[in-house]
Amino acid sequence: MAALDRSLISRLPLFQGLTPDEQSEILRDARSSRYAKETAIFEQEAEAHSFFVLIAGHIRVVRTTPDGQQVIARYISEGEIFGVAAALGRTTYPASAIAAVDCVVLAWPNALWPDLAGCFPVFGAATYRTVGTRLQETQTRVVEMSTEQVEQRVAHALLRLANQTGRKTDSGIEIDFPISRQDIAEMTGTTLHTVSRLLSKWEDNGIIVSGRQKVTVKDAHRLVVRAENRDKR
Amino acid sequence: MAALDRSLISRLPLFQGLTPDEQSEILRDARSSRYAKETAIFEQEAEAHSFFVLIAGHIRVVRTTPDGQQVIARYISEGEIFGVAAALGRTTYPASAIAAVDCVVLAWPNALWPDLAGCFPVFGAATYRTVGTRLQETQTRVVEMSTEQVEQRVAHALLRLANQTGRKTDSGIEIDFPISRQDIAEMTGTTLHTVSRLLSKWEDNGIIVSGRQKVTVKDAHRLVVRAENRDKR
DNA sequence: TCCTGAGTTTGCGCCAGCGCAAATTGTTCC
DNA sequence: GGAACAATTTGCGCTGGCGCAAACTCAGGA
Repeated sequence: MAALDRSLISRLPLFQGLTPDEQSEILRDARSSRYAKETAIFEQEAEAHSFFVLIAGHIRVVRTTPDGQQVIARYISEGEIFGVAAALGRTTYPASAIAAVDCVVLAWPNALWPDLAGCFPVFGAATYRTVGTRLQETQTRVVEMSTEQVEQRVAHALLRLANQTGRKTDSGIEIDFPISRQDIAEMTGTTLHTVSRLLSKWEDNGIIVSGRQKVTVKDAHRLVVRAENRDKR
Repeated sequence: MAALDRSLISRLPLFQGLTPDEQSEILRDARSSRYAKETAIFEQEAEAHSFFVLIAGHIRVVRTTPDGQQVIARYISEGEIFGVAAALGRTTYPASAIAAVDCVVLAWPNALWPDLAGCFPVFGAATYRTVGTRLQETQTRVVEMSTEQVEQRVAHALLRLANQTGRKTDSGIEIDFPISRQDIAEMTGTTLHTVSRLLSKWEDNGIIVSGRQKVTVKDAHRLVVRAENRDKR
């Protein structure tokens, strides 16, 4: 197996604060893999063996209920760490990770976590900062689900996607991976029918353009109005 | 200021795995405070200066939306660590912590976190395990809010409270701090009216007994049936 | 090119649960 | 003991959004 190149990670925020040598040392223990679109990097409830960093692509983190309903916990973008069960003392993954498009992923065996976090405290701290952010985001989502109407929640979800993974095009900000009405419904606790109706309405109003597994936000400003349920003249 | 006695923490899971000497050493940096019922230990958005362990009482962690609506993120029970913004690299508290009854709390300045976690890895690991559990619980709540009806969510919330903070009495499991219909509504994303109706119905069915700021679960088994929305003969 | 299947749109009817309002009950503090 | 307040209960009407069903549209493969 050829050694992995440091350039893979040197630009990622997670590894900032490490010297080039340290970056190379961390990489020595990593294994690189490709995952085809719609395949699983790991499955909910499975024994956690590794933690991961996404090098290229987009990943959907999904929780499935006992009766088979799915809820999308979050999307992972390039450069993010995920599957960090080890760092939090869990032995199984609480959700599944599915490649939303073809992906390249680095993996480290969980057994190395104590060493890595011990030898490179900056790396450990960055990871825990990420965990903190996610906890807070998840709580924000609970608050939204508790206090907002469906239209507001869907608007918020689109704005978040546009900010985190949006790609600027001449006609607006396009979400740069395939996302269906069903996916958006599973992010916001509603049905694909309701999402479809909302998107149709917004398209009529010129706020978005959308197609099959594709959404482009044309007027983020007016989408914010929907998200905050303000006066919609 | 008198030194704090090691017996305060020696029985807590969080400090298991530390020698008596280490426990005393950690305690040397702690400050003990009392908080009267309904007073704040810290406020949402405030600069995070300390992290805490609850020695006695019950604490409500609350998030308030810009327009003043409140959502209860969780309850903290005796022995739990909370306000761990420092460990997650945040500089402000993402929610307020309110004493649900008179409380005794230990506080450590945030500045000590790196030292403590470094010198006592067992303690750091236990904390991150707690964070992991909370992240998972919060995600479970998102799933519940997305997929369950109000009756199921309220039943789940009561069962969780009964398990975590229930006190066995001759008539059932009593939640051992004052909790209003409004509180339960803020935990489950509904209104106090709906909660009141549900509790009335369950009381008619002999599943619970409830009074002003008080709920006693008499038949947890039948409450599980409500939580899972199974056949309610 | 046509076929097939997945993704999407839209109409229609219904109902869980909210909002409002008023009555009632229990607690606390003079 | 009683006044004042906080918490709870309950009735009533309405509606946001779901469930079902059917039609439609697009992309990719044979």
